[in-house]
Amino acid sequence: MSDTAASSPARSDFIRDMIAADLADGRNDGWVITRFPPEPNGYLHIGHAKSICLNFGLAQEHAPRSRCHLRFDDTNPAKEDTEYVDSIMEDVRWLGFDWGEHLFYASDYFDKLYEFAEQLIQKGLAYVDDLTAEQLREYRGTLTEPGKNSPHRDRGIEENLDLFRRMKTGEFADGAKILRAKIDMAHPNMNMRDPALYRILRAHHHRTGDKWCIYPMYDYAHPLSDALESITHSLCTLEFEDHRPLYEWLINNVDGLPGRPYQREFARLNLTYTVMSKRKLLRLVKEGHVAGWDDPRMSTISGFRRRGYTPAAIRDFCKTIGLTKFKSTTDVALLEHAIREDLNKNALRAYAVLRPIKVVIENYPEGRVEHVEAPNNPEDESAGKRQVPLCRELHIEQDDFMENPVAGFHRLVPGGEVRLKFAFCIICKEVVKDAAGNITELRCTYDDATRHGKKPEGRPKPKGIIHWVSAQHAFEAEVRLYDRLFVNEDPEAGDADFISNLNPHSLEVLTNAKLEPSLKDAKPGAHYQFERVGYFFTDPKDSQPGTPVFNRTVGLKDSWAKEVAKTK
RNA sequence: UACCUCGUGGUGUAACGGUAACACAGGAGAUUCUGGAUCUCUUAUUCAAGGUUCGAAUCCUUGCGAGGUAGCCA
Repeated sequence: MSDTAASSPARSDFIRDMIAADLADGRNDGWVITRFPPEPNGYLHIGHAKSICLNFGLAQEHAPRSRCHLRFDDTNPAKEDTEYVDSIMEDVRWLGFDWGEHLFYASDYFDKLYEFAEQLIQKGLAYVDDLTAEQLREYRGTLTEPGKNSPHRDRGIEENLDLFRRMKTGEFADGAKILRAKIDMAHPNMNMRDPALYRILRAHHHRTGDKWCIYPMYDYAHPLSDALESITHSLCTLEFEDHRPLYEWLINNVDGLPGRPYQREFARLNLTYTVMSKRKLLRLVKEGHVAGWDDPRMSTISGFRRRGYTPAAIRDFCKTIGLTKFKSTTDVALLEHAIREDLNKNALRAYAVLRPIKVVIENYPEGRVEHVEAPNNPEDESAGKRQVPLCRELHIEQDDFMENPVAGFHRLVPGGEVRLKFAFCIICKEVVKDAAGNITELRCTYDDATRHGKKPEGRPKPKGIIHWVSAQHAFEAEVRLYDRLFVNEDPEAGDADFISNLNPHSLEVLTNAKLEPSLKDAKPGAHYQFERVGYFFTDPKDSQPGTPVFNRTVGLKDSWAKEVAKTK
């Protein structure tokens, strides 16, 4: 559960191979400079973690002649907000990465970007167009037909310059004119059909305020920002593949750039039972299907954090999934495996009975209290041991008792015996029910000779070992059982709205779980394994001193549940 | 029927002209004071057809399939 990303050996992939080849060719003076360029218009999700681990990971692998910049791609003030800037920085740091001094904003370059635009105009490579958005669409042509030139395409340089300056000074209405690159309206790649470079947009920018009323487009700002920061490898997702010729065009046609970046694309992460687009995540939040961006069911980094995932597990997962150009969907089981691996080694163990049944041990003296010793983590002796109180009345899990047991059930049954973990064995003598026939209590007896794992000669060793809490000492706490947010592997498949695939049981709140007393002091943000149940995280927002709230991170692997499911 | 990209077990990846492998998931067993963990074993793979080659997942050709692209979003 280390909080920093150690530079552990990364698997080779086509990006790393390419960088190795560049280095071997003596490119960039042996430097590797990458960037993570989020737009501050939403919270980061697990797919971004893949990109973060890649870009920052590459910098770590190539130290000391390397670095990774955090650059906010804030060229569309209409959608962006400082709330998102803050959350993004928090998430990147939490994942264990550090951009050091290299925090940038595309808006830092607005002045330079503007000068470059004038330069392109001077070279006859850009022009101001008066076409409306609708006309522009008509002139662009279609995927199979070429576009046609705008009537304004051949304006003189001086006229273009004058118009562009007047766009900047606010002389024209929003949308009245745009600056376009002059490339080729018949180009088979739509991105090369005189793409827009600048639009007029009167919106308050989170950093530049009202200084500008024209804003550069992503396609224009991104390559030039990369070049201005001397980025060597600009890594993005597959949907930008078709933009690469434009990226190259700009890098090749703008003079005075300090760097020569290359763009390369990789496949974005898809996860089963998950949606990953910011737009859809925003909708889940806005429509109240979840409690917020950091709802533990969300695929956001803040959601996973609040669920109890660790940075190490997410980094590990990112390493496992690799990097290719093939569009794939990763089984969420891989992610769950990563968090179980981490938490198994590092989470403290505790006893919690989620759905209690009362057990009375008839031959245990009333009023007597003893303490049994339990290791805090059997995987890590240095975690120490604790004393767990025990008395005549206990709670055990409803699932650990069956009045009419099915074949293969190893736990408590009428007349049968189980071991109370770290204590002794009990035999169920009587099942007490209320008028409605609900079980209210189990009357049992214990055998003192079975303490400390011992079994008396000639008696079969009980196969079942169950957890328990002392009724007198336990306290009640809220426990939130989170499950997958969607019922389908691919919530976006088919014609139906993805909202219709929401899992109605993705959250179950338990209010009378009985927890062992040591949990009363659980610190917000602490990880536990509730033995035989799952991994739980003390909710950092809703826990109060003395009244912790627990979120289920992930259940334990449960081969008995699998067995039961098979027979159904 | 434009352009670009991609096709390896159920899933994610590796193999860089030389025995198709790893992890997860699935199955069987051992072990265990967590039906957890651990350990062993196991099921299952190169889109297709041609070609080059002593030898092809890899190179070539053709076909098939999947995805992306027509914002003044990123």
